[in-house]
Amino acid sequence: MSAIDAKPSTRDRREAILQAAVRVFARRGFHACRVSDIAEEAGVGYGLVYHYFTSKDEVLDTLFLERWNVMLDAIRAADREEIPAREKLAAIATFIIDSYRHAPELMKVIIVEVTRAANSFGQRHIERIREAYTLIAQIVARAQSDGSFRAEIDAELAAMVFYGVIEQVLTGWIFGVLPADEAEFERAKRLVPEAVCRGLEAGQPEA
Amino acid sequence: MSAIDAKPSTRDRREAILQAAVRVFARRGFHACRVSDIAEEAGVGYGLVYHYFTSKDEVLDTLFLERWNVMLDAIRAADREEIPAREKLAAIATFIIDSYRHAPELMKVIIVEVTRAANSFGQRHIERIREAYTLIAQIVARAQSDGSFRAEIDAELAAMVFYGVIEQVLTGWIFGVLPADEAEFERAKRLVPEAVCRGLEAGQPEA
Amino acid sequence: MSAIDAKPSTRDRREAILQAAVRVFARRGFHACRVSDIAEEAGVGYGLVYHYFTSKDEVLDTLFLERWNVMLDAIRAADREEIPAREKLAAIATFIIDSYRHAPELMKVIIVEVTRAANSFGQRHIERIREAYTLIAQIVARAQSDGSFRAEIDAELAAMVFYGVIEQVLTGWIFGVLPADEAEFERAKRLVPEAVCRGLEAGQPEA
Amino acid sequence: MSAIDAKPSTRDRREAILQAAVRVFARRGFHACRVSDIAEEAGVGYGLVYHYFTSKDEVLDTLFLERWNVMLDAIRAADREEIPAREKLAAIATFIIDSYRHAPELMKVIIVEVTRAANSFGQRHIERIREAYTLIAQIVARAQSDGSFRAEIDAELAAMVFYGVIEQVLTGWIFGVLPADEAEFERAKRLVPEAVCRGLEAGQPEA
DNA sequence: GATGAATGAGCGTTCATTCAT
DNA sequence: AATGAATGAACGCTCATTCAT
Repeated sequence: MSAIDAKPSTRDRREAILQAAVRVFARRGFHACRVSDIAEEAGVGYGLVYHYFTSKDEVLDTLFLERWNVMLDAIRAADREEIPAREKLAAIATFIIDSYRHAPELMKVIIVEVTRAANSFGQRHIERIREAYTLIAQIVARAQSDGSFRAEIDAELAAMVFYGVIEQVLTGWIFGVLPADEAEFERAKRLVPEAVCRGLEAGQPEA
Repeated sequence: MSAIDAKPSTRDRREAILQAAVRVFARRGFHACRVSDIAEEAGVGYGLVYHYFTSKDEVLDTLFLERWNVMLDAIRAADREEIPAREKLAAIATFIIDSYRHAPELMKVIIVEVTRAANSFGQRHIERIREAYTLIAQIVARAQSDGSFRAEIDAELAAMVFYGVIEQVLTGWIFGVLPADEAEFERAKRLVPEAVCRGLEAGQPEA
Repeated sequence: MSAIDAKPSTRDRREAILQAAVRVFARRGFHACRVSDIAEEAGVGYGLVYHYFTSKDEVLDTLFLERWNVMLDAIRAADREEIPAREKLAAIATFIIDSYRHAPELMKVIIVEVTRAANSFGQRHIERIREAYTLIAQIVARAQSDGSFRAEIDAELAAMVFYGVIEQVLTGWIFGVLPADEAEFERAKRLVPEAVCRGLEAGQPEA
Repeated sequence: MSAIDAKPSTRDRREAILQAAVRVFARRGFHACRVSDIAEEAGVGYGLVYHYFTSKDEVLDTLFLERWNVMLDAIRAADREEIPAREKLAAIATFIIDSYRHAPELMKVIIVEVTRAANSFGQRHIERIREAYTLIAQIVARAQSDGSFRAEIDAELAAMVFYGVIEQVLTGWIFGVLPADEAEFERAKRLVPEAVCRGLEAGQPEA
């Protein structure tokens, strides 16, 4: 049996459903699509969705958690590097922006349906989401301790500033409010952390 | 008939429904509450909601548009002042934060149910929302022209940075991720525009 | 507007749904019929069923409880009479058999879908059902105290004997196992309590 | 291969599924349990259930029919004995009560899910169930012919009386309405047929 | 024999909206 | 203006059954 006409394995089918869900959720939104839309996109009967997941909600939960955990790992990895806080934040921004470059639909779903959906899935995953804020705040706090960031802006507030900027820029790309191409992604990777860090770093006299 | 037991006027009833909607939307979210919840909160029969509004959607639309237009006016007013861009942005931040101080439930509804609900009402009001971005971008663009802001960061991107920070901080207050009290509001009014502007202004050498 | 073409009142509609439910439940069984079958039988939209009842279950609950309470009252009334236990039991048997004569479909539903449906509604209403057993047992117990019934057969067991016979006879009529006509009803009213009481009464030597 | 780790034979597997079905049907009811619950209880894959049975229904049918035929045989055997009708009925009562003593779960399933489930399996097996009534009625009819039972109570009705009492008492035990222990079982074996027969036998003057 | 992935019919329920009063 | 009875589209989910391996 060649690779071409190989029957899909169980793992494939589950994955196919997840990928189909990404496309459908991105296209029409979580609430506006039916379970059967996901199944149809995946080319399977809708009962199979319930074979692999307990509910429509769990499909989105799975999508979010898998990706979010990767991001949390990336933040932790950046923090472990022996580099200045500015570079750590730049690495995080780069990771997130690259995530969007490589999987824009998945990132759209995560941001639109979870992270910014504060009354539904955002509420459900609030702890996981806060973990990201906290990790970023820790980077800021340590930079404040060593004097590279000024202490005036609370580390938690600073984390929200940093994360808020990134998410808003991604949202801008997602909805066509900002131009989105490779050059813009590269510019943003450089300028966003740079601008935010200028606001947070010590040394410059306050206007 | 005294003012006390006066029959409510038409205007009163409509307003009562809107205010009730703010409370129930803030409490349970737009999708999770029924038209009858709004009516009950307002103390009227639910059929009356359809006397004043064509649909449940229109109630939220009304809430959003009324408030958003006030904000657009405030941004335009700030822009008309003969003050540096930094002060214009500070005035805008102050306006938005004060709006939250005075009407946290309404601001929660606008942010959570419209501005960040990119797949539903955010989509519907995208033009109106962009107007705010554009007005802010114009302030930045003019500051770039007169040399007070550096040109490297695109004005549209800068507007997203500024707005993204404000919205994220408000979201932090709304969901208890950031401490919310008068002192924090005052600190944010000062620090947020200051930090953002340091990132945008000319003069500091890049680290 | 004449009585003929009068619009049905709210009370009528609710009652119409209940009566329709009796017919549909009796004909096809509770589980085998859909809510829309009830509505169709009642000539209303199925949404209206949910206007008056919280669920399909509640429709059956209502049917059962209304009728069962009437029966409990009848048992209590019989017990209050200053008559021998045998006559009290005869009065109860008469009441139940007459209930079947006058509303066979309702009695079928109550027996088949509740009283004998021990794993579903019977379980749910077990307390109410036991109340009937207990009331009957009290009649027996008092007859045992005054010596008219022999004490050897436990009053609770005796109540089950009495009730079991009645329900089985009704079930026989319901499913055509026993011939069901006016004459049979009258015979049963006389013979069933008579036979049961002979078994319970004192005085006859044991074979 | 020792007896301990012997591969289960086909016959074993089928039997294991039947026994597992008895337990889960008794525990949760036929409708509330899934085919996979039976399989899990039996420790086999649920596909195997369909290897031995054509449907979930057939599992219950099998359970019922196997046991019911044993009971019909017992009734016929009792009838063949050269003993008075009262003793025949006592033998039948003893057989049924002993069946419950030895296999309470199976008897619960047969009574709750078939015999009393008049709208589903009871309907399907009505002929088989009637056979029991008929055999009992024949015993009564013959006793009426020889004068030991009075003719006033129709033999079919008398059969329903007898069977109804037994089933109700078993139901009482099954659902905890009546105390169930060895002593009670013995008392019931003696008292139930005795009480019923006193009601049916000739000789006593009517009160 | 044995497994469990795959299917889809079927149904209860919610709730926005209409409209007669 | 005001009410709430009435409607029905829409959808998530369960689970018996099939069948390829």
